[in-house]
Amino acid sequence: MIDITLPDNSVKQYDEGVTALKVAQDISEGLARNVLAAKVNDEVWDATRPITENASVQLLTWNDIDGKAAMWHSSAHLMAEAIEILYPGVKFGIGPDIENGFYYDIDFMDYEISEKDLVKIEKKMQELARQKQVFERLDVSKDEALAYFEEKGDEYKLELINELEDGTITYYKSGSFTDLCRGPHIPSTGVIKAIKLTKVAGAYWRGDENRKQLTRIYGITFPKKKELDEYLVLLEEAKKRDHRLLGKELELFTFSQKVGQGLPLWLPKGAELRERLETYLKTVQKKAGYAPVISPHIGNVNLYKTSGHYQKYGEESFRPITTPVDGEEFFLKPMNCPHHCEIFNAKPHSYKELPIRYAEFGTVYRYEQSGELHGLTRVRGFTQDDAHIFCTPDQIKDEFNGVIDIIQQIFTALDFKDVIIQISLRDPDKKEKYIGSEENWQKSEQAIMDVAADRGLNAVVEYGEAAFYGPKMDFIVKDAIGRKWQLGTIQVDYNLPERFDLTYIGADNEKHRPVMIHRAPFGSMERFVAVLIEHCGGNFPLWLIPEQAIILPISEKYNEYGKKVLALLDQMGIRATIDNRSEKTGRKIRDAEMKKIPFMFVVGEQEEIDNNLSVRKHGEGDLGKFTVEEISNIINSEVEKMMNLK
RNA sequence: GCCAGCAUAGCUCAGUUGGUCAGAGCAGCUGAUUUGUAAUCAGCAGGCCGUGGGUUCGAAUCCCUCUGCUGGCUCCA
Repeated sequence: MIDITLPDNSVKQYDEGVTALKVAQDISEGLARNVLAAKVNDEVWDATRPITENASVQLLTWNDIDGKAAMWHSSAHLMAEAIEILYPGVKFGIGPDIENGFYYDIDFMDYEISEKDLVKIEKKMQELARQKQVFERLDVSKDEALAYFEEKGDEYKLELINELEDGTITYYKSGSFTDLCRGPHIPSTGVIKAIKLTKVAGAYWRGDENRKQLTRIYGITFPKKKELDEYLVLLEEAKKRDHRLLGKELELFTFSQKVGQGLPLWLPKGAELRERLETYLKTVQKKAGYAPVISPHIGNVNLYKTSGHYQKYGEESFRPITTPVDGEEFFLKPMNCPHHCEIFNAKPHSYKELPIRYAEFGTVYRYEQSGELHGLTRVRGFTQDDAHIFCTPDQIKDEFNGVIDIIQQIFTALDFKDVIIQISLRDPDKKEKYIGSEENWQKSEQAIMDVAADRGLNAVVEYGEAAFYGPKMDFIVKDAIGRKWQLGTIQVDYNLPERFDLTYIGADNEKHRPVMIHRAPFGSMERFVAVLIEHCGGNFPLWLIPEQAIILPISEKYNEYGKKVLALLDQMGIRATIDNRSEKTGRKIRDAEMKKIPFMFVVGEQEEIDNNLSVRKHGEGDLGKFTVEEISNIINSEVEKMMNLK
């Protein structure tokens, strides 16, 4: 007999070889039906794997991440089985579960696969799932495994097996499909009720560009049809918020084949919105002691040789710009830091001046592979809300605090409530990889950790993720529908001060090396605006939105009064337009609602006589009558409150 | 860059096996209407069917090139 301890600390006695599934059955049949896997002594196991010693057992269902993982991994096997039946002779790479579903990389040999084939595969999967195939776990020796896949002619599996140690190799068998797999799996395919194969894509074998490209099929499965439907609704919602669609609809930005891919063109409304963001940040930064600087869009090749970027990026960047004079070579600037270093070098500095903070909305150009480009989130020309802080090692902590103040203020003003922070430090085992002195690294890493602790930040520490030149802190926001986006960043740099020989004179009258901090609260204006659009679904905060209000005259008779109101609103600093088309009020309201304009001012005979407006709020409806001054003050105070500038 | 797919009017899309197939809705323009909280009516105008080439008596439709767009290419049996 062995003891099985359940999460509530109750202990039950069973014969040796009992399975988690049996334990579940003893609790209730309903639970047993829903068990996908089990955590046995903190290791995820098949619910059907015999337990041979005293153990703690936690039953995993669809509500557990590990339960979902087992389900999706099993779904990958199910898909492979279906594909092997439909396309005999194909070879399999790997088929793991992922954050949202699963995929399998497959070498389809001579078969041509496109999305049209997915339906066929889905049907076959459904058919196999209904057979309630049981997943069987088998221990095999390395030789056996090699022989099996040798015969099958699957060189991908052979490669994987060769990297494994004998004695640790297991097969999983379900229906006609046997796969090299460490598991765990669900008890049977019967729990897979809803299947959706989502896309076909190419993926290099083991992510290596130099190796063969396999066909990757993505899919997701659910234990209930209803859950699949909900998932599809969420995808639809994400589609509606796509910044590329909304950017077009709201006339914010566009792209042109003639101008070139990855080079966004900002339309008037988008440019105004962006300008408002920039002005806001400039105001905040000015208060925080930043000095504006401006640098050109190109730099001599020697600048980048000094900075080290030439050696690193020279080959995979835009080609150099040459001049009529021999030997002159320029590069489009891929970052602003080298320019800012030279600004620092323009004159000697005393320790009394530090920290020095140079800020610039600097437009940079980077050659991204064409397939990497995506709307405004991945472009070839973009503007960073960049700044570089030059300070002493002892000032790092204060400077981090100052930057975090700015970032939090911005996120609040833009209604990003859910922020995760990632702190990237050195890999403690490979300290030789990093440039800069041990003392300085310790100081900066400690400073960052202290800041996070002092402020009670929701931070995750990643060792080994630091850049070779310094540790960093990244800000990741969750948007309105739960997607994560990396935005702002703060990075310590021990490299460029060295390369540019940056110095300041200390109290001891000796030269010292300053520390450089790169920081960008938005990241880039392009990416930030994209994330903002998707976050608010185009319903921008009142202080940012291009059109705050629209005047809707009941008929052409009241256009004159409307224009008068427009002039008054303008004086009050409200961004408004007028819809003086010969349309019915219902039509004008509908159009304004669709354009997501926050305030609609209906004016007709009554309003003209009383010298006021009927106010309608977007998504809410009629608010009643207000004078121009009253409503302007309401809007302006709302704006002021949101911007939180003191 | 690579794999898969896509490219028809400003936008969203129809166009069956190559032969009155160049269309619709919205937007735009003109006119009528003078409108009270989510679509008034009528008319007009809009496109070398992404580019270049090929097959054919004949190509938006079939083949190739290029350009651009979409999804994917770090989730490790």
